[in-house]
Amino acid sequence: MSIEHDRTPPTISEVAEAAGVGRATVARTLGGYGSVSPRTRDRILAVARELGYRPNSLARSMTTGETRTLGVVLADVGNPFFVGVLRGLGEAARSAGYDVLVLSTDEDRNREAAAIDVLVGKQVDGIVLSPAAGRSDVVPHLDIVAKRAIPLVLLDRLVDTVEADAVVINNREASRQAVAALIARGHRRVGFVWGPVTNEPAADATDLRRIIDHALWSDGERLLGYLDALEEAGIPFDTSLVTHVLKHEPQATRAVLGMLALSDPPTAIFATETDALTGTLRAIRQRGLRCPDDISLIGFDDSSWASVMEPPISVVAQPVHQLGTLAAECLLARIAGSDSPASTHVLEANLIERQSVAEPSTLTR
Amino acid sequence: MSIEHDRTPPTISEVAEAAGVGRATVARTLGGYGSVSPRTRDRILAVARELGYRPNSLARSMTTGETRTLGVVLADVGNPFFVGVLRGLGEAARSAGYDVLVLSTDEDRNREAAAIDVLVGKQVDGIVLSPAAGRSDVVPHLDIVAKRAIPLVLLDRLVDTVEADAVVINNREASRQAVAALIARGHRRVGFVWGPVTNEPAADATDLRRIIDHALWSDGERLLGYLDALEEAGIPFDTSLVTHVLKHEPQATRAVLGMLALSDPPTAIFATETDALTGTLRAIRQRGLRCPDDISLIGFDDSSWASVMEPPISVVAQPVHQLGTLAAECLLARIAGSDSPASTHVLEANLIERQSVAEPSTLTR
DNA sequence: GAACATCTTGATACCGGTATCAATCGCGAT
DNA sequence: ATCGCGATTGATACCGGTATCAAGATGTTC
Repeated sequence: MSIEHDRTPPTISEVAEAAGVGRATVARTLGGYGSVSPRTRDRILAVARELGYRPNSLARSMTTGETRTLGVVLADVGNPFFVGVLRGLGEAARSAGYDVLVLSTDEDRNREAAAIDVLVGKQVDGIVLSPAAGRSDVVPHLDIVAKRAIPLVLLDRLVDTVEADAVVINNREASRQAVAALIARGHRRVGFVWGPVTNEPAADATDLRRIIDHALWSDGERLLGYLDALEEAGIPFDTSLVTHVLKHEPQATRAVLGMLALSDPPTAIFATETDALTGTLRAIRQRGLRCPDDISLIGFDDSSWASVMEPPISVVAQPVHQLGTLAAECLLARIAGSDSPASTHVLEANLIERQSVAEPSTLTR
Repeated sequence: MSIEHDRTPPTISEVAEAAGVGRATVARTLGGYGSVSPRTRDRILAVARELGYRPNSLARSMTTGETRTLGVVLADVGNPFFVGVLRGLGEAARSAGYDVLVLSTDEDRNREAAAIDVLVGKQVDGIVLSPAAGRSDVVPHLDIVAKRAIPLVLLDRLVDTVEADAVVINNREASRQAVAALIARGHRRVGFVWGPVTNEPAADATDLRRIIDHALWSDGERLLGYLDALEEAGIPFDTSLVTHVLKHEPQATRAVLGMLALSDPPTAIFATETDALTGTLRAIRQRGLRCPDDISLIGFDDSSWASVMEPPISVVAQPVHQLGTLAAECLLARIAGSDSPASTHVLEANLIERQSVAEPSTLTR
């Protein structure tokens, strides 16, 4: 007996006919609503199984108006941070009976707009978005989301012009703590890898404000936290210790190499992202420096490899899983009809101190 | 003017009415098919824009029967390998005008079955699957896919009982090469971290066959490659040098710790997955061993951090991106109607030699 | 000016479900 | 036997698009 290739899958009507009952009865049985006598129910079930009936969720969504699907637009699926968030989000969604439709923008606005378009077209019940937009940017492609009152949760990044629930990390405080930890060990020249991206670095501290306004919220906050720590310690801000280039690993290496070539180089570096950390490590290695003897280091986002490095690297660990579940719960609550005013949930990150931080060596000063 | 919350989005009918034309004319204009006079076309476009019309892809798919969506079922979204594949796959799909719907099973058969169910229900045009099944297992939840003749491409893992296109790595050869490289340096005791998972390790080499049959194809192949290399060199197989436990990092550490405690411990280790590598590194570190002086190491899957480790770690690099694009192309060809017999595409992996391999130290022998 | 080809248009069936509602059935009470 | 009531059932409209096809408008040719 060869496999039966049946290009036209059985529908409710066919099941109904085969079972000798009306369509509505089959729908009630298979859909599990209304009431059906046990006898016919069993017969229908048997016929349905035999025919290999599967519900067509498109058709169902068509009439019910709900797809039981959450749209998730991530800035970068390649980033372990977002992958971690996605896991948490997926778990929470699944246990609530929702599917998740994930799209990645790679930080590209056009792709973000396209992604929103797809999700709206597919009639998702709600959207989680980590926007590729500066904190004070306007995001026109979200107008349609607002207009249709599609529940929306901002993830990891705030945008002033968008009124929606949000789930973020207290980046400023996390950053401040990390830098303060470095300063507490005696460092006064702390490099900061990944400031807000810009073509022309800030001339001075006040000029930073302008840059921060147009940068990703998270980047801006981390830089502000850095400034907070400097200010607390009375250390003047030095533009040349902050990178403002494109965020790819090689650029981090280049930037750190530049810092290390300064006449008054940093004795410690705070790398605020995974790529920044590996890029920084590469630069340190290229210069033949030893961590933490020659230079101290703190990274962002914990990972298995960071803890098995030699030395194990101190990092700011974000509660990625919780961020994801919280975003899902938040969105599901909206979908369920909650109409409380938009609120922002702030989670705290956690500095994990390992062995990549030491006192600055007197030699390199 | 406050934002208009319009819970009932404009439909083609509404646009038609507002523009004073028939529905079909609007459909033709917006759908970009058939012919419409320029004048009415412009009017309709203007009205549609003003009303904020967006096509409902569900409704469209309903009649056309195609969703322009590819379903992807991954064994583990947390694994960088699959993330890399996904990127390639997504790019290829997008450039062909397809969306991608990703689900992760975390190697759980039930979740895999559920995932397939979701994709079939959502009427995806084709499915890419990295099955959580042993090479000789039967996978009943794929019956429906076969029956409906939904194009299917197996990713990274073959299953004997499933007749479908497949895109995989030549794991056996990649593994053989890596182990041979170790042997060429003089190692005769090579630890293998992540053999096929089983409760009771193989008693002898022939018993392995049974285990391999029920394990993931890729795991089995890698083990076979290991055996190939041993045989080439005339080195007898030693069960105690192969781990067969659950694949979580802590288990790798435990297993390697066990190997190192052997009276005749390995002088080199081949870690066939990212988690296996970090777990192994942790064990090495715990024992206070130095790599490559005390023990040599080769990992699987390249990553930025592996190359900035001290020492930089040699790895077998898989062409992840290409694997993804190839899977997509393969699937899209089927969707386009290709009816050539199912074929398996085999890609070669590439051993990247860095500095984690050296001659075995005479001390540890 | 008539005949004919072509372009444009709208009415309508359909996709596969769900929801509503009225009709029918079964059964106990009067 | 009649009635009432809840349980069961089926007919049908509907969701928002697409596809088909016939009708009407326009234009071309002789």
